[in-house]
Amino acid sequence: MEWTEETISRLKELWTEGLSTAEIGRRLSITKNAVVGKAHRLGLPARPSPIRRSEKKPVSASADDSTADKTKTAKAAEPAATQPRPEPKAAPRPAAAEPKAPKEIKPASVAAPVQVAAPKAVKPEPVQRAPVRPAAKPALSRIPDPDTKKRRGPSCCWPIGDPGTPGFHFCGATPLPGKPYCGEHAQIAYVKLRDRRDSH
DNA sequence: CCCTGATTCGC
DNA sequence: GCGAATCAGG
Repeated sequence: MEWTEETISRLKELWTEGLSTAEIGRRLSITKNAVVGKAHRLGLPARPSPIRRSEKKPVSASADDSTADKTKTAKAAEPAATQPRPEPKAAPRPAAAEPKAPKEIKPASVAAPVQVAAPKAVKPEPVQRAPVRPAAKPALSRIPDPDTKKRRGPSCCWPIGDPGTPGFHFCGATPLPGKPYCGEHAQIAYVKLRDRRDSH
């Protein structure tokens, strides 16, 4: 399989649309293994996986060395923090052809909904994050930095425009470390649960 | 069994 | 880097 810029681009699109790996594979005429393998290598955001493969491996028989004392060195590094798992509830079905367009959301840049209310933090909730489906609409109101096109390497996967339409593309800005989105779009993508209570 | 995605490892 | 084989959960 020759991964050209174009095929990679298509993979990204389909991936961010929330299609299953198998479905993406069908569309690109490759196997799901190829899809997930490439996606992994590209550093695309992981999908909600049904499994959590045991991080333990068949321990090497040579159990010795002086590694017997280390009791969890750096742990709690991640304060139960962010789990940017968008919920592609829409159309993970193999048979489903086109996934539904994500619900329109208000970008923080225009609505500023991300405001912690009163400091009545009787129970300081963990940094729970509620992933929000990247919506195409809000992105339309933003113009990506012109100079982002020159950069190489990791790029913000935030979809600009409606997937499948001619003008569709990705933000392309430099993402935050370990995040699929750039700073601006990460703000939109990751909304605190507290601040979503207006939606019910 | 079907599906899913993740990781491993020979190439 | 690639992806089939394999793993693992639903």
